[in-house]
Amino acid sequence: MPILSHHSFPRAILHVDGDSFFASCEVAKNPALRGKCVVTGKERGIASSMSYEAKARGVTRAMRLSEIRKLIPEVIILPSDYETYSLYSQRMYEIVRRYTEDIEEYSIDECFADLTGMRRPNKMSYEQMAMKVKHELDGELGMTFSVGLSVNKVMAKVASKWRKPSGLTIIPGYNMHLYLAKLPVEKVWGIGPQTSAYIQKLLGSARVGSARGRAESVTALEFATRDPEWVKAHFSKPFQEIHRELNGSFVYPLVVGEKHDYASISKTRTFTPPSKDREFVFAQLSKNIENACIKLRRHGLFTKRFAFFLKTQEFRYAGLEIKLSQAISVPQEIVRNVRERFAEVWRDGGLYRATGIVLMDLSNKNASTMDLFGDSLKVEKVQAVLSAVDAVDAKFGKHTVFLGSSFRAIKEPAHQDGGFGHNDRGEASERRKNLLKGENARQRLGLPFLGMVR
DNA sequence: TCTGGGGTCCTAGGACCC
DNA sequence: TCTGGGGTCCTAGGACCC
Repeated sequence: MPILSHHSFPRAILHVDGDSFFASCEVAKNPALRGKCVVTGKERGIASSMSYEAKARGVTRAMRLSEIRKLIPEVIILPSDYETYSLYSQRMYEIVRRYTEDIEEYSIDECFADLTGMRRPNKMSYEQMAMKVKHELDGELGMTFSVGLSVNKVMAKVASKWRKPSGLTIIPGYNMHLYLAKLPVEKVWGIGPQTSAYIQKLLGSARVGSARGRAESVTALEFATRDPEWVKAHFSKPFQEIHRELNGSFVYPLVVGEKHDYASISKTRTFTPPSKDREFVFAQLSKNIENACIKLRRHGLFTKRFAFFLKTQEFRYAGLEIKLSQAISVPQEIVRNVRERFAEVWRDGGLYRATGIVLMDLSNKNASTMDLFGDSLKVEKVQAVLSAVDAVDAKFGKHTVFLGSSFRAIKEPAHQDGGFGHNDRGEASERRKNLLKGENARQRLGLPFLGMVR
């Protein structure tokens, strides 16, 4: 008989989570900051991430920077630097990859790894792998990580969150109940405020008047130990799946490999101060469309349906959806469509704070393949120009060349934000390196792409 | 949580068809 | 004209995540 793995880890799933990741990257980048109260999010006016020193003195996520300055006069507040965070993120993945190829790059500061079957090749136990990963991450990146090891993704998340910062928590199958018994159900990954309130109503009410009192939160174990049929009767599919993972099943596979198959791509930007100026607001939207199309092209995708919206100062949304007969990736086409329908959304006298575009029905099929009437030549020409624009932007920075319709958003930025967002971490390092000098180049030669838009 | 940006998945319900 | 049942496709909106 072959020796079966002892059933404490039918699967061995690791979750790695950077502690206060953005602030920690800033400290790693500039060691003079170590031990100080560091907060990122300057461009937003609220805290995105804060060092544990700042946390200890009462700084919380989304706290206003003005409030933080009152609390800690010597605080160091920095704008987000996603390029740097991205580089640290890549280094994090690479270290974890030393132990398995089965890595899910879940977000800029988190990843999952499936260590199942790697004890022999790595010549060590799962516990040892978890310890070594953590040791190497902490030592080589100059910041701490919280690491969890368990039997599936939901439980690995429970483990990594168990002790922070710099925790290492291992939850074998036979110990799961000990942790879940101490965990409020709303702390479980995937159970948000709505669902936890609902669970509270279903399970918490049963013991109103009990010795434990009504303020007591339902635990993850109380939810986990309910009958699957009961869960099925009360909850939708995602929660039935979570329930199974809380019982030790492996339900959620790791999503390995680079992401190219987006269901949608969106770009939205808030500008301050808010504006009543129709041209300016339209230019903001045009710029978002350009940015969305840059991403679209980078992944070789085309869109057949998109929605644009304006957000008022009262946080109300007005927008509409446009469907095309052909899939496209050219920003001018989208801008033209949006321009035609913009009046339906715009209200004179309204005060707007943001615009946004969402590209949907993405595919890698080009419109020109469908074009029977000679327009394909034009399409090809436009695409050649866009490729050249992408090349120039790669060399000198984003928006070195831009649409005339975006002019006022780019040349009179009401509010300069911190560059590209969370999800652009997959950029080639070449492009990233060029970004810094690109900022200057844009000032020097920023050319509106006037000829391209009527 | 007085509110930034980018995503995913699921469900209910309507339209339409046989 | 009314009634029955079943299927697919699409969309809006909810809920959740980092």
